[in-house]
Amino acid sequence: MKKPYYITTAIAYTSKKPHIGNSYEIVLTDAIARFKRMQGFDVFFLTGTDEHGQKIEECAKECNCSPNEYVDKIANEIREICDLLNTTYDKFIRTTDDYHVKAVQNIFKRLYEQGDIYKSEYEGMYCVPCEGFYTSSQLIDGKCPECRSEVRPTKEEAYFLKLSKYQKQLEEHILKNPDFIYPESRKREMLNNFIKPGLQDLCVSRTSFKWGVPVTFDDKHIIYVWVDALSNYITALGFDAKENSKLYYKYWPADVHVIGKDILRFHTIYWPIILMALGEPLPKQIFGHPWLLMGNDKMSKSKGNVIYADDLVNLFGVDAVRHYLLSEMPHASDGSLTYSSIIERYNSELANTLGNLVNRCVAMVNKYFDGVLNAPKEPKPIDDELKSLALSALPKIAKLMDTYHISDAVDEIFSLARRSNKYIDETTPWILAKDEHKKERLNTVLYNLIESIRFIAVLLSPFMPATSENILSQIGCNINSFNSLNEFGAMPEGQKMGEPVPLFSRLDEKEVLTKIESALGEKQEETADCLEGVSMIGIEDFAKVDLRIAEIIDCKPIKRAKKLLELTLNDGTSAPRTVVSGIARWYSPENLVGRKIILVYNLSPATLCGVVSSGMILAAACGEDDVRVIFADDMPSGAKIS
RNA sequence: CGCGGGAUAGAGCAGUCCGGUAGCUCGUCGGGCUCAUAACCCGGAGGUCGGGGGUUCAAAUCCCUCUCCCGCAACCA
Repeated sequence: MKKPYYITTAIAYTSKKPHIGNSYEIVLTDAIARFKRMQGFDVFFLTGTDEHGQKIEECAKECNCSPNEYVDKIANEIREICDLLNTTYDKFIRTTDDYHVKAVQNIFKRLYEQGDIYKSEYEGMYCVPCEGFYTSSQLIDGKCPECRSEVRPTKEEAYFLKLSKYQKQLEEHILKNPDFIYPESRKREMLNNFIKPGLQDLCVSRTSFKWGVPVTFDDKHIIYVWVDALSNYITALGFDAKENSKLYYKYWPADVHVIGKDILRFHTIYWPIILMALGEPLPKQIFGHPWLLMGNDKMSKSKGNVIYADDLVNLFGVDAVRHYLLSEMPHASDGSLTYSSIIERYNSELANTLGNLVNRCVAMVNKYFDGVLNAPKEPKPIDDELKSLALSALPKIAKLMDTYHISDAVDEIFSLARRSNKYIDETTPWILAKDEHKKERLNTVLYNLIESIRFIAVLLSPFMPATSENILSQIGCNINSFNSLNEFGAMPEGQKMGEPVPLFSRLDEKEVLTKIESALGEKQEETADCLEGVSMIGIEDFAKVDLRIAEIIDCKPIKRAKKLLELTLNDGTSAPRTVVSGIARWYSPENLVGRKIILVYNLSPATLCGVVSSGMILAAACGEDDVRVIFADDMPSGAKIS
């Protein structure tokens, strides 16, 4: 019987169309899933969409549609992208699916009944500036432990998950299972930043909005999106806290959850604790993969540097995109996407190294042997290096895949292609072809090459499945299992080659870049049109803001804060006022003291890095990385702006 | 001193655990070849392995120290 292997991606949030960085995850997971299948595992590959939450409720409102309509639309887009990228998920779960909703409700109910979730109210324990809730034991002198301001009784009730109860158990599990959090550096982040300082019970219900899974026994409340979302990994298999399906017993615990490094915390703390509370086994591994950046920046709409998978596929084709994502991403640090590097990789690896290799070899077999190869009867020592490299490729790749060194794994395949190109020069088939007595040797050389190409095709199939098939059809062979790579020579004799069709035609960098730029221009026009919809306010709203001139009389950096400066202001009243401002990157204290600025006089106080800030000063964002304070040096302190 | 990662050729990276000729891909320059997609193959140039100190016969690698970058946390009022 095949060994089960359960692998998941994070489910994609349906607030907006996912960009290429988001799509990287499913391609990565798909490559691993396909690889494991070929290794003989019984793989179950899960992906899907996370469709609840306040943000989605708001997005839907903006679009003038119901949350249901909205998530249907986005979930469809996401699924289309997954399909476009040729990913082989076995199930696509949506958190709005009936069975999931029901199962989440049952999970919540069970945890409540057994006391791991409890209902609480925060009377006298809510700190407005910190927006935090505290238990009475956490208060210092009856005041907020963070900012020492008065805490206020709050009537809002909510349900809490007892994280604290499982803290020790979780810490032990992480220490005992060194592979649980991968890569290693992430483990330290989690332990040092969250677990060791102590876990506070997690609020797992909301009443402030409606778009979520209702608590069955208390319908004012909906279940916190992360409890809802994380549960997908088991509900998809048919877990429902009462009677679990066969699928669940077969595949759970998951072998690996592949997720972005940004949500590691939810997967390594909340999720294990939920499972512990349910008495279910924990996933074997959480793999926090790095991010794909646009050049050096995070992709974001506001920066206008968002790239979508479908656009790239239109430009370069599915397998080129898959290849780029899988080979360009470093193992542990963030990757950087640029059009130039895509084109460079496309030309040098796909067109030149691989495409040309297949093309020239198939062409030679057609030319010299009418497309038909016989058994290789005249081996020479010079062949050995090629053969042994081919034979060692899969074991090396398997080892690299186990630790998610995907780009190194892919590179092994291209090494074999490079070695094959070299072999052609070493054996000079075109010279052999001129001598009728060397026909047998020529046949052997070409057989070795085609066999080597078959190795390449089989090895490529988890990463570039369509290309793999294309190559196999060109060499007229359908033997494509990993087992067939145990020996060099599985390629049958006497089979006819297909037509040599270039796998990837070389791209002209300038041409492609011009094409991209013109497409980009169109897009920017579109977004410019949309910007007209900035919401307007009336004069009465503006009048609520009290702006005044104030002089900076003292200024100092705040320890443990990189971005913040603590300003002491003379606002025209006798009492000095403290304001915290995030301008440390652009201004140093000595350049600010004595200058006058515009102060938002009536902003409610907030605590930043332990300092209470009463108001804010005005500054302009002049560019990507350029913030300038608005100075008003010749105005008297206290003057009101209207 | 919050936690962690990093600095190696023009670019992107490996090597660091376990000291012993500094390696790969791309680019660049020169040569070769003609089966092939201006491709392929070979060779050259290009490195004070971030700075300083130490241990050692020997340091990219071990120890100390400084500088700079990047994550996470905190946080941009």
